[in-house]
Amino acid sequence: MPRYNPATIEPKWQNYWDVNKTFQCPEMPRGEKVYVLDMFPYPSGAGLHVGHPEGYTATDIVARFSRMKGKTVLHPMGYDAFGLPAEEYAIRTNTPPRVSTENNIANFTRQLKMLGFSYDWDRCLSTTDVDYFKWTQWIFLELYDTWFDFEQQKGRPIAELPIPADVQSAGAFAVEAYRDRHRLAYQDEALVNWCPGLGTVLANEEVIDGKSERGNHPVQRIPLRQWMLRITAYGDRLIHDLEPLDWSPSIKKLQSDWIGRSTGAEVDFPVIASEQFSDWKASRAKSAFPEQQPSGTIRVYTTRPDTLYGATYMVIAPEHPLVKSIVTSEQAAAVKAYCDAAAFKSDRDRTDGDKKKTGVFTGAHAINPVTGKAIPVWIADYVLIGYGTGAIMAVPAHDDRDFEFAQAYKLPIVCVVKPESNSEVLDAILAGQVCYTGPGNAMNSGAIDGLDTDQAKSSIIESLSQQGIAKEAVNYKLRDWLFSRQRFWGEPFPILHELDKDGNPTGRKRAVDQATLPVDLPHLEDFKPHGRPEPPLAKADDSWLYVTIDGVRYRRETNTMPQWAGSCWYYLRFIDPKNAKAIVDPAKEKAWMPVDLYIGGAEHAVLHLLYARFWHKVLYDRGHVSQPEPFQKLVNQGMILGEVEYTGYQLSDGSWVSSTALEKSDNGLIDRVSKQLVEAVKVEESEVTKVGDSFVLISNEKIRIDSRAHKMSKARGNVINPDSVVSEYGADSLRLYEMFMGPLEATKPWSTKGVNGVRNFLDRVWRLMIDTQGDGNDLLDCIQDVEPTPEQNRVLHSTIMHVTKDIETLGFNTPIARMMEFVNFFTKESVRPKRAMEALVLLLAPYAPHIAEELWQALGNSQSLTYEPWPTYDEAMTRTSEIEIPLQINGKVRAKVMVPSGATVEQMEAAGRNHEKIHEWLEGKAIVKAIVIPGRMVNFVVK
RNA sequence: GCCGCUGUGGCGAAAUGGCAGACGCAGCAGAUUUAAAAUCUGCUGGGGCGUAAAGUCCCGUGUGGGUUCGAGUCCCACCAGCGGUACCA
Repeated sequence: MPRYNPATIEPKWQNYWDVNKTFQCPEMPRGEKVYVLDMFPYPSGAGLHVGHPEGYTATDIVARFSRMKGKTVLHPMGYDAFGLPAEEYAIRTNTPPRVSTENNIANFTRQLKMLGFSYDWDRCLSTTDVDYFKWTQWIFLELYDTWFDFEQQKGRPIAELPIPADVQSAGAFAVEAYRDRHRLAYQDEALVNWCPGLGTVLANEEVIDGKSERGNHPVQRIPLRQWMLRITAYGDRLIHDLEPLDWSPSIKKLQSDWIGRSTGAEVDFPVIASEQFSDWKASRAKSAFPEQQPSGTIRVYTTRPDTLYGATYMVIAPEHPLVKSIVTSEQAAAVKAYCDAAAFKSDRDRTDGDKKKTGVFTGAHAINPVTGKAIPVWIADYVLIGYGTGAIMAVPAHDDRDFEFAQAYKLPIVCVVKPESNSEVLDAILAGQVCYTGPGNAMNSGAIDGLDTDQAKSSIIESLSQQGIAKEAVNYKLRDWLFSRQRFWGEPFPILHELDKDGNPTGRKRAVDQATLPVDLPHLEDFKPHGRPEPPLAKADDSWLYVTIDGVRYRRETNTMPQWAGSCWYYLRFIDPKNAKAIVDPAKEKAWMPVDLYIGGAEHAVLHLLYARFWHKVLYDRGHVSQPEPFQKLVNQGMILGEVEYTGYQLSDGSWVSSTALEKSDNGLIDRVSKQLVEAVKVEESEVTKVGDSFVLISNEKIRIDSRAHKMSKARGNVINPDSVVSEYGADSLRLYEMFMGPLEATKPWSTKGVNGVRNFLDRVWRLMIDTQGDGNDLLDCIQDVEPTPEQNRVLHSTIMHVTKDIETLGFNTPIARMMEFVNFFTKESVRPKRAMEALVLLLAPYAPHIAEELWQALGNSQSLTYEPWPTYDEAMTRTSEIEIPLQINGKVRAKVMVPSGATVEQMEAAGRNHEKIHEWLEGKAIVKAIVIPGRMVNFVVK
């Protein structure tokens, strides 16, 4: 009677685990610890996606496996619940964000529990918990209280910041301002990505192609006073400390490229008349290179100081502060028109279209400090205000962009680097007709002529540094992190702005006393953005907004933190989630950190991981954590695509067009020949066949059909809902299938038939042991308490061996195949030793815990198998007494022969030479050499 | 353009430089059944020779080269698909 029925088994065991707190993790590890972490989800209204359980199952397998290996396992789960979508949803449905967020969290929790993950739910947290964001605010105050000492390469308390004498003598206000300029959390007037559609500013990372990542709204650049975090100060360490981490090289490279460290020089070009140049040079020679760019000079950043002699013009960004002061009256109108147009363009518009470079002449000239020649200063939007100094020396002969611009505006091109090799276009390069960006030897370059590129760089930096004209410099593509948002649903900043008697800000700030944290969100009737860059918290009651301390009145900071804030440190809080005195108890932190395995989607490869590493380093510098890096091993799971779809293309009259005969047009795909629009039509698998490398219609093999799995999306209608998979096949089948699909890191298409296949396997496991004719979970009579036969032992031990080794290397798909082989084998055995059955159940438990617990119970055990020792194997048992080895001639298999498994090289070679078929093949030939790989094969090299 | 990843049967895939295609899906055949479902058993890369079976040979891991006794695996060049990125001086 009882067939395998996950619908009853699964809730039963989930309840058992809950009631018995089976997965409760002790405060401190006992023996070896393992911290296995998932990237916690954003609890959207749509619920869990099938992509989520992929990583979660992988970590769950590791967690369960580790428990059975006797390790203490920390395996927590929580929610990254602040952020835009919750707020958008709240506005749309007119529910307070906290209410909708809590509903979503409840639904996510239900779904996660339904999948049987072995989380310690007592440690569950949400970034929106007041008790949690209290500590997020606390960490912000640490950032606010820290400056970066570049000499020591370390964040230090602001109180230790040396104050220069001139600042000191300017008074307390100046000292305060000086400190504010050096804090890791500082306010700055910055050009920000203002998104009117969302009513907030966004970080550079949240803007994709000039549109907001969330919602795809257009983004403009406007100047606004904002909170920034000085992540660039940690740029070198963020690159350097990547090296020892157990992350994939590609993720490391991605992070390193994102930080984008480059070295070169800053060089000053004076904007003066040629006659004044020698005076300028003389005055510079007396003093060092000025810290701040002096007025009347354009400071550029270049990675190729060796090409300085080839700088034939300059370009400054349209937003550059010098634009106003250097432009000549004749050019004023043209410059204004150009800059205005650039300001209103989003980045998207600037780079869109034909990408032709545009610019305008300022009328001004600067002096090339090495040639003494006057060169024109242009304005062009291909120079970005946010990188380097916002100004460049243009070396058209050796930079593609400058070359293109110089050609467009007929500016001079002078070759100053001779390529190392004699290429065909050498003459054209020397003549300035072709751009060459590679290394070579300096030419037309005065004192550095003949030096190779590296020597030329250091030589010119050295000489110009002595003359006070240049200095070595480092730059990062990474910008400081824009940290404030004009939205309601985020952590409030624990900062107060001092007001004078008239209620106007004095410019002084005060950190909220740590003892009075958290600063909770005020209740707002209306939390909608209003299309102006003013935060909704400004609409809070005065009782929230204004604070008086020691007789001084303050107004609260009304910006909120971005969604990333909460996810920057949650892995620390899981270690000690209820601690009321500190973010985490230092002894526990030391015992549990670092995270031993961190699994999540590759979309967080740069942002989340970079931000979290940055915060962690600040906490490390300030003595709150014991190690500089939080995530020892990182694995990115691949994307799960929808089911494979076949798509054909039809003209309006219904006739088919081959998918190879199409081209793109503005209105969509068209037939290349007739130029008519085609319509994409879904074709059933049964109507398609494969010919050669491509799929075609069965009815007309000339018509090629596209075969492709697409990203799951509501619009395409190919989203798989975990709830329905669980109700149809069970959670164990879903878990098993997600692992069986292929390697964790690969992108792979969903297949409902595949789910059915693993469900079939679980049915077979069930029938291997359970009498489905009986009333209860009775074992079959063939399950007997007997010693396995040698052959059974071989299967048993080799299954244990392979499953164990593969899980240890995070190969989750192949152990399933091994267990299938085990089941296929024992299904044919008329006597099935109980010991072997028990071992299988334990091996299966990390993958399919519910059925495993049920079978474990049926095998006569009363306790959960969670802490049962992992089965062990004896490698000697996995071997047969005789093995079949291939006999090759010149690398081709010509025969096979049985040899004893321990056969020596000599025995194997003899077995090969004596083989009848080998004799036939050797007729008339001589063996030059015999290659024997013990236990593997024999190869004869013959002539 | 640049960077990264991936190319193996009808499909998902497996393979410390050593018998390519384990395992699963789909398909085919058989057993069971009044019948079907379910289940169990077997076959299943392509092509020759062979009536067939047994057997046997050739080809085959995107393409072209290379290293090696031996290459899906290592090296070079290229092609295709997917993902990321976009004037970072």
